[in-house]
Amino acid sequence: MGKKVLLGMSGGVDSSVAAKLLLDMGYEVTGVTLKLFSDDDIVLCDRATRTCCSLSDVEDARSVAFKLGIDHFVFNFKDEFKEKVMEHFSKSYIEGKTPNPCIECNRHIKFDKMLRRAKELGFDYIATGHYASIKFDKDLKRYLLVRPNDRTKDQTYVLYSLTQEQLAHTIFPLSGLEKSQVRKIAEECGLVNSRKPDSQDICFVPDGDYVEFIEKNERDLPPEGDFVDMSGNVLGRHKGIIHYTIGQRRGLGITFNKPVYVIKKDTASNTVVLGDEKDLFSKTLVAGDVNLISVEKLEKPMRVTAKARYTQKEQPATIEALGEKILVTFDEPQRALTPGQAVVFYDGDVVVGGGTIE
RNA sequence: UGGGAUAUAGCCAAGAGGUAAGGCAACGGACUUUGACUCCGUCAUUCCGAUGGUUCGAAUCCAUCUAUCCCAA
Repeated sequence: MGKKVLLGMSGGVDSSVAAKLLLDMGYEVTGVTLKLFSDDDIVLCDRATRTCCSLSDVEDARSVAFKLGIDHFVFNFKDEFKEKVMEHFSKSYIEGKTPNPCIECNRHIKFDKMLRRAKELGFDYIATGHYASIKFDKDLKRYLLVRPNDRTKDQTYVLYSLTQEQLAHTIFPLSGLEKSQVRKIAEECGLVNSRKPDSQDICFVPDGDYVEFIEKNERDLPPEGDFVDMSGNVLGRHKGIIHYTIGQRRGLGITFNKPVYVIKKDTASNTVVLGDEKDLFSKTLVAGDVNLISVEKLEKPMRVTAKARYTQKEQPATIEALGEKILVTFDEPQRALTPGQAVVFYDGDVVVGGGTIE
């Protein structure tokens, strides 16, 4: 009898195919769909079909589980999700940062809460439909998080927070597949969601209007304030600091003869600093919330490539310990390094670790 | 109530007799399991402040008016 795996099933095509692959590998598979919020917690709209956790998504997951002959559970993680992801999201914006909720969800919900529950229920592993790979290095005696075959779908960036314990009990069945192959397998198995669009946007903000979400869920929102230039001259009024993120160009509601970008958000003076694109570049950053994977700790400065945002190409950099934090120095100045976003370090295809930009 | 200058889309702006460039903004789309960035597309045919005139033809020439700015008072 195979090892028991609890597979997180979002209702999308990736995790559905993951179920099929796990069965083929000989695991005893049970699917679980996480209930992360109620419909009235979020702003419903037509585009809700492009998220991952709506009612119809649960039905899709259940349908796939039935088709493949596996058990299917639903775990209610609403409270934890609200606290660790939704509230963290709103508070970060209010503090002038730009959070990445997917990373917090992985850190606290999928690979923490869900894994704990799986262990309690006697499962050996959890699995998800992420595009990433886990390898055990006998020499280092460490589990490594490695980029998947399909580089275009690489999701290691949002998984940098995984610990050795978590990696030891996690399987990513899609690690060797291209997205097109995944869809093909789904098609061949006759899964209902084989042509379902890839999800996008924040799952709890299906219409993409994250400002409306924050305004609906938080009191004491930062008020309007001044747009200022690099020298402090007032240029106009902004709608409140949560409306902007560093590097932003559109939607400022202010006009010049040239494009202007958000350079900085200053919560103390409640101002938003605008400037030229060249003003956005800088070479260094400090990362907190550090998690290291391929090494126990940073004894000395290390050469890596680093990504400071999800879709960015890795850039050469040097990292060094700074107490509990890490100082990152890029070889070349980087555009719009943004507090709240994650920076992830790579050694080739291996994730060294990562942290939150401060 | 002397002199000078300017009036082109939401903003900036090209145009100097032949039938309205471009940039910014805005809007739409693509990309993206975060926010941005980026890319593509649309955006003056009650017409170039208003009214007349010259001309085959004017945003471009002329006249008058209106508004704004500057220098003198």
